[in-house]
Amino acid sequence: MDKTYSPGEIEPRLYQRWEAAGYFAPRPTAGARGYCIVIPPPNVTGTLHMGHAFQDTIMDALTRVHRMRGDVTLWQPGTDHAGIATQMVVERMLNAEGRRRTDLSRDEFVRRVWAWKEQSGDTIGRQMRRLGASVDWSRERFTMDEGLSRAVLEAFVRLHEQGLIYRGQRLVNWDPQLRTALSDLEVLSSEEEGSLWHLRYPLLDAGTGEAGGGAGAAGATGAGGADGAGGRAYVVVATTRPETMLGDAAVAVNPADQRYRHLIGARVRLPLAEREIPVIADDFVDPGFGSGCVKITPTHDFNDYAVAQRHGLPLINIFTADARLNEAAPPRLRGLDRFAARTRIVEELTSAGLIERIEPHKLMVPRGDRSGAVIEPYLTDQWYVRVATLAAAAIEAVRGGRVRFVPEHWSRTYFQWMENIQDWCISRQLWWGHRIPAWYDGKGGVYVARSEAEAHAQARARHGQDVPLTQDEDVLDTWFSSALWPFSTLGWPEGSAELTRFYPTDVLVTGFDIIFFWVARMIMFGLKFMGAVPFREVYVHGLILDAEGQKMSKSKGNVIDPIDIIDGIELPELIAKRTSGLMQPHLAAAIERATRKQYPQGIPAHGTDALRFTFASLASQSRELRFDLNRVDGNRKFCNKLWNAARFALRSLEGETAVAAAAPGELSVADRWIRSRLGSALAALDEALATYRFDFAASALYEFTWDELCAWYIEIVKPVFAAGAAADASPAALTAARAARATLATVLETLLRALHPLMPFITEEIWLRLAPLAGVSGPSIMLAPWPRAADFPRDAAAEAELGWVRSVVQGIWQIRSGMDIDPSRRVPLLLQHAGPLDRARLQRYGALLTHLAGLAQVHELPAGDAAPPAAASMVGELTLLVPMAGLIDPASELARLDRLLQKNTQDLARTRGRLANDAFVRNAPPEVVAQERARLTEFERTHAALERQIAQVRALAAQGSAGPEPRS
RNA sequence: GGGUGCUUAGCUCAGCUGGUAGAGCGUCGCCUUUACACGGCGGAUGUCGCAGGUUCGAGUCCUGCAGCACCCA
Repeated sequence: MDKTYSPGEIEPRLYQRWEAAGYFAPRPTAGARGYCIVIPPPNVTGTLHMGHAFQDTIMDALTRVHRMRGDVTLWQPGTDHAGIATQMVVERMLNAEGRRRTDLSRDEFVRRVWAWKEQSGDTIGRQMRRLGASVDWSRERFTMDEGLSRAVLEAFVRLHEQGLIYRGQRLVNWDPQLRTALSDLEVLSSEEEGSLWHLRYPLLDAGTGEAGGGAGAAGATGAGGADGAGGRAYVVVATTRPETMLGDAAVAVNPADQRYRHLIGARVRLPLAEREIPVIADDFVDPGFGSGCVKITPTHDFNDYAVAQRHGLPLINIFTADARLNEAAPPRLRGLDRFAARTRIVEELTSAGLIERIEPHKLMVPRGDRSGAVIEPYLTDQWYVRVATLAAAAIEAVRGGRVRFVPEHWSRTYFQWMENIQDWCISRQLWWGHRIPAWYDGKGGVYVARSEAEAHAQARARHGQDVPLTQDEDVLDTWFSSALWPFSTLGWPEGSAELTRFYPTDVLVTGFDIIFFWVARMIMFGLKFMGAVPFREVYVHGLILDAEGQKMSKSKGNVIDPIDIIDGIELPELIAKRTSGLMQPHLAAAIERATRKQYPQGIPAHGTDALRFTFASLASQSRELRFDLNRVDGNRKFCNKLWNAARFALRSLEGETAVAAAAPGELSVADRWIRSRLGSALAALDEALATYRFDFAASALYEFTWDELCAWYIEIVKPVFAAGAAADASPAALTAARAARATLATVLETLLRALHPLMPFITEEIWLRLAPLAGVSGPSIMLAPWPRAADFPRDAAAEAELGWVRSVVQGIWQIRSGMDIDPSRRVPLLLQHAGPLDRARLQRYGALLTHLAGLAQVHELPAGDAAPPAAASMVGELTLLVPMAGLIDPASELARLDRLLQKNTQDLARTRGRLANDAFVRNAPPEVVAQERARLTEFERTHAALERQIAQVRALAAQGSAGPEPRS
């Protein structure tokens, strides 16, 4: 093995090998169970971001674990056409060429988008390969490819046949910039500063129909402007959108509002439009808002639309598709954009004296999630999915436990939305997407069919002759095809072996941001079309943020391409990447400055394994996950540690063809100990994986590898190997070395398999060399069996023995470090108060202690002899003494002992207090009380020893630095 | 307005069914010790948001409050 770990060399090479060998495809195995994850298809809008890389790491880890367990495992890959988002990307590219979408024919434009899709899809494929994703590339799908388009067609037609899809004229969320309808979910509302305009609508005299008095003649008194008994002239309505007044159909008051009771049924003259509209009463009106009197604009406000439905008010649309005033407006205002119209209308009303006042007002402004344009409620014909029954079934599936959310609390979010769900508007006025399979005969006939021929047949049946048909121009919401993804990718509607084997899939790995968009809709459609839930579990992970807790976005300039963490990137290139193609180019300078500050040297290469391990250790149940490059750096060091441990192992096993498995009786206590610890790490790992706690999985592996295998076992085994290699090695030494080699080989080989799902590359690279030496064969670690914790049962005796060794060694190191003794300098050790067990252990592990703690001679202080001046450490009853002569500064030893005494005194007080509490002794479980008593004994013993030591060292310090020579 | 989270060491975060507060990073000291200085050894740092309650015992359970974040209206 190379001395240095070079992920950039290892990783691409191994991935190519795996892919070429076909290891990613499910291997049909008799009797094996299936395991399947479908990838949340990334949008073909560009490249994968950190969130994708995180998600892919989790899915790949699960996939690799199950593949190793022997399940027939499929990770189904693919991409999403992402209607609006992708169309916008391509439109922006056209704009950069100085052209517009409408300069092209629909066919030409769609061809452009397909070309872009190929490019983006390739990039995504490259990124996923670099991340090590073990998806079955032979099954890659795209939501608009032929098979999936058939699935969309079939689903639409069936839902329509069952009356679950309908076409209707309703108020929709209209994006005037993109000129398409949107679903509720695609509208994001945020609070913005606006104004509240108080408008005066002149009242008409009941009898004459004439407007009473002159505008303003009544001496307006705010809300009271309407109730001036004698000269009542107008009502005051408060609105945040004065321009929509041209479409007003009524003025409404709350029926319980005493101020306006007498006005109900009166009529007002709508200024500018010069129409008469009624004053109506409706509970919807909040008497506390504005004047308590509101204008009702049925076609441009969702609430007003509902009011209009209740009262049978006329629907007057005043806007064109791009939100300009239409022919319903007075001729002088026609063609004005809605914002220009606002200014103009306010001006005209002001000069007519019809504006009572204008006050600043915060309001919720709805915007399209893609375009950012203010959404206009707009009356159009659209297609809808009737969701009530679908949602009820989907709620029941989660309530009944057929779909389980992890963490569980996300099911509450799911229920809350599902229980208030509205019909889903699925038509979009775009060019890129699945064309709606509906044809019109121009005479009011609509034919929903699987093909144009079928539509013609339907038309013929209706009209008794062929009639010309035109297909609906609109496309379907992207999420319609996404909702079919778990079964359309597996072969629905035709059916397939994969569909039978893998549906329902096992787990959906996704972010909480698309629970409504996607998860809920997959459950609804899965139940509808497959009669079964699409997945048994939904693992909802957190959102990856940058180190400052900011969402990563292009406009913030804080995005990192995961590949740049893997391969590294120079500063100029990073800046170029972050500042090119910005929607707001003026941000470039600030982004460059911030980038230079944060990454003055660019980003060094970390390798895929370090990045993946970082993602895993980040995956707690928190909903926000801050990504910090320092952690990747730390995990890169972990890879390096593993690499070097493997180098040591391989070197030690050199010359062996295969290490014979050691007979259990030949294993040393250390051998037994590391096997026991491995077993417990593997058990923790399995538990963590079963509960999707990848952070626990990562830390279990990290701690075992670093703190146990490397820090202790490898150190312990060094002298064993050396002794076994000596020319005059005894048979016992040879046996011990052989057992240690076997143990090291087995433990490391097993550990590699356990690490493989999180760090696929480095483990494969090492395993291919190590496995033969460990007596394991196979073409790839990918196909090796998942390690079983049960093969490494807990060995309590060995753990107790090694626990003692570790305590003694740590005690000595504490003294050494506290006294700044050079690590290479060997120190003598004197033992005091050793019990029989201590003596036996000293006998057994003397050589080991000498090696690990850097000792010279070890002697026991004869009972009754006074201890020489020394630094001390306590392990149970045993006191370890490092004689001070020439080594130790009494003052710093005194300080060290004082710290220990302080901590001990606290422990002692707490434990004593607890045991003195009669209620505790009476009520606490006996084992807890016993544990507390044992602790007390321990603390008291330590306390006495510490006080003795302190007294001695203090005496020593008092008489100066020259202490008596140690007797040994 | 309704809902869901979060508040623990300088920073980022773990802490399972209540039983002596942990990790990584950072920081300080010592050390090129024969797998690894991408390393080793050791140290320091916490009224676990606040206030009550339950309990022998609360970071952990309950109630209230405050602050932050997100979702839905």
